[in-house]
Amino acid sequence: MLKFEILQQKGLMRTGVISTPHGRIRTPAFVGAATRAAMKALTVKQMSGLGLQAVLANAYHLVLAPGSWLVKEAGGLAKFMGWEGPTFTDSGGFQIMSLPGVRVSENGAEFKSHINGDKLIVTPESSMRAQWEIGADIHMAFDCPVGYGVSRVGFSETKDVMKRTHVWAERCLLEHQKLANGADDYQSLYGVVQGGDFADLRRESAEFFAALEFDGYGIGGMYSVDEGRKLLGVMNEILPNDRPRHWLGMGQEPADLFVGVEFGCDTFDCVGPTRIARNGTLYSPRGRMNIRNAKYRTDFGVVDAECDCELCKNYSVAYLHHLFKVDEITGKILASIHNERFVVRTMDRIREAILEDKFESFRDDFLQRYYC
RNA sequence: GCUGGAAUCGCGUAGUGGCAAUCGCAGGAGGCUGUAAACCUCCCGACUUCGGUCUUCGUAGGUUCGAGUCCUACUUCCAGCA
Repeated sequence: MLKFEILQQKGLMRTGVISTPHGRIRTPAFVGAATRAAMKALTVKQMSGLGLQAVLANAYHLVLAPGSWLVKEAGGLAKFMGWEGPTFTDSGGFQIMSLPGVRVSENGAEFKSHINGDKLIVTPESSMRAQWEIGADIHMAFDCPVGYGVSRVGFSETKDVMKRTHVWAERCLLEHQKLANGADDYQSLYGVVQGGDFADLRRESAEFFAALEFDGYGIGGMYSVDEGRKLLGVMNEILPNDRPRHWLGMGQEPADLFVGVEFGCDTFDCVGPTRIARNGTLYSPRGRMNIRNAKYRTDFGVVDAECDCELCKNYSVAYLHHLFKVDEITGKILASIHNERFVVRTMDRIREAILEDKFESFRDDFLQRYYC
């Protein structure tokens, strides 16, 4: 079971330490997205070298391959992937709900595997069992987000879906406790708050979850920093202050991190930094740069003079540009290292700023320069 | 020298009488937020008030209402024979 210690708090914003059986996470923290038990293009040594404290895998993906039973046989997620540190698993609810043709009933979700078309059914109970086999330190309840990739749905439909998430959350908690009984009780469970973009529903969902004995909370179904500004505070005012909160899937934009922290989120995960890195976009203090642009062909400076990553300490912009133009895999690796380091270092600085009570000025300086 | 064949946007190609003309590569730009993403989208002859306008398929002629496509000559290249 995890422990959460708050070192300093101002309003909703806080800095602290989550202690898990596999290690500690100084918060706020960015968690690496290792969906299939691997961060794309990065080795575990590179991941820890750039300062990542924890990783998040996805139960849906691991059930499909190699099978949660196999991860269990391998000794659990951390051992399987050689990661010495805290681990999370996402339930797969988000992925399953966004598959074409998914049928959701009271019992669970019926859908076809995106890999081989096999007909599959996932229920709250089966997701809990899979996550226990995978054996991460922190599990997510099997939830039912709405509106992924499409416009939001109306109030009543959003409310129905939220209610379903609530029913499933109670079943997840029961199953989790059943699995914990008699087992080595080191695995924690987060409930996942829903409610679309309706403040009333977000409040209702937070109140529902606040009343249940989850070890922490995931904030689900949020798709932009603007929604974060509008809704994070609504939920986090209600959720128990002494438990950690994870903003699911957000952190591609530096603004996400500042908004999330300001409104009380402790951990974040996002595929964005590595994905855009592989696709040629690099973070810099002055905003994003597309390394493939012709203007970088003869730029012998570095991507980010303030960065201490392997890319910025050893290679020029022109060299990285070249690697991308000729499609060398090394370019994607170096870009991934840099972007992850950029996000991790930004979080490090946010933590420091909170401790030194100068978050606002650091935020304003950073965002002003980044988004000029 | 002879006999065939070929010349199309940077490169490689599609097109054998009916709208500047296919596709790939190269090139230019943009996107990506709980990863079906080392992926996707757009542009890529010139000009444009974005509706169009103009000039194009080795060069020069010709046939035709109409030619990248047919005919003639020339130029260059390729293959084979001398």
